[in-house]
Amino acid sequence: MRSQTELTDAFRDAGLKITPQRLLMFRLLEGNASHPTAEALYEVARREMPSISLRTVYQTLNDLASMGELLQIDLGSGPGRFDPNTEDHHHFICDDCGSIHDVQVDTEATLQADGLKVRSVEVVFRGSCATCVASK
Amino acid sequence: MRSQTELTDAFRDAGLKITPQRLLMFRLLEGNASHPTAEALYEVARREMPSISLRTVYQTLNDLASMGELLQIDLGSGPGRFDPNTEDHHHFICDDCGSIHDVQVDTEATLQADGLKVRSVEVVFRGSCATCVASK
DNA sequence: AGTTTTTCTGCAAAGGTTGTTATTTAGCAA
DNA sequence: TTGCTAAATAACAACCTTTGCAGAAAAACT
Ligand SMILES: [Mn+2]
Ligand SMILES: [Mn+2]
Ligand SMILES: [Zn+2]
Ligand SMILES: [Zn+2]
Repeated sequence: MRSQTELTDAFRDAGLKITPQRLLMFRLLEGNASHPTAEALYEVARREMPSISLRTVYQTLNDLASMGELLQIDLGSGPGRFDPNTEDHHHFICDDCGSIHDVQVDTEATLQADGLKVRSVEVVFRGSCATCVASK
Repeated sequence: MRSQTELTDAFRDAGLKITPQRLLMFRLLEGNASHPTAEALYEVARREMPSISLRTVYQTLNDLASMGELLQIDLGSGPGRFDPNTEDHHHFICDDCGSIHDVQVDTEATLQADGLKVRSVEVVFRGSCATCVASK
């Protein structure tokens, strides 16, 4: 995800207006490495702007995602997670605490695809994170 | 997934009864490489047993999954898919037609996990399947 | 400032799955 | 075989997450 000022320009270029709600979302997401849910962002946003609606949070997240500023991660169950880190990376999901960690994988996908045209590769590791391994 | 007779034993061992509904599910899943949804299985099942309920289909799928006889695959959106192929394999999802294909990947996951204890690796390829590439 | 256009909120509804419960059934013992 | 009992089924309600919709409100453009 780009900086607030760049996002402001990008939104205006896309014919979208800059509102306090959107600016707040930009701020909450910038550098956010927690892979939050919409609901989690909503709760934090409400502390600063009690009138904001969950609908608006989803709206802004969807706008950002469709502009390629955010990635959406779908774990098998539960709500989707949003990721402002759009660099090429993969995820490690802790089965114990649910935390999501960024991981780099040299994804040289040695797939002898029989006619399959690969457009993207997504790798999901599951297990226990360092914290949870320690507390066992 | 094991054969009907083996599943019958396994269910009985687990204190579960063998019912016509369950036998039908066993039969519909055996060797099924289409990665069907619960709903899809329900529709086929209804043709043979019109009184079967979607709830029972889900129940049996969940039972099989928790016994390790079935895998559940979650695409980003839409209903979950079930896979009686419990061998170590990964998936290729066609973005065009939604079909799911089994693929083998030498998953030597060169992850320099900082304290992360990996329990499973899931790789999802997306793109266009051979059929869809041809019809373009 | 007034007008237009977009966005916001609040709420209803959707899709997919699971919870609940009365009724039926499988498995077993008499 | 028959009856007993625990378990499974069907039907339906409720759930969770996300999206659709209808004014009310706010932003951008004269
Ligand atoms: Mn990430
Ligand atoms: Mn498969
Ligand atoms: Zn953890
Ligand atoms: Zn295809």
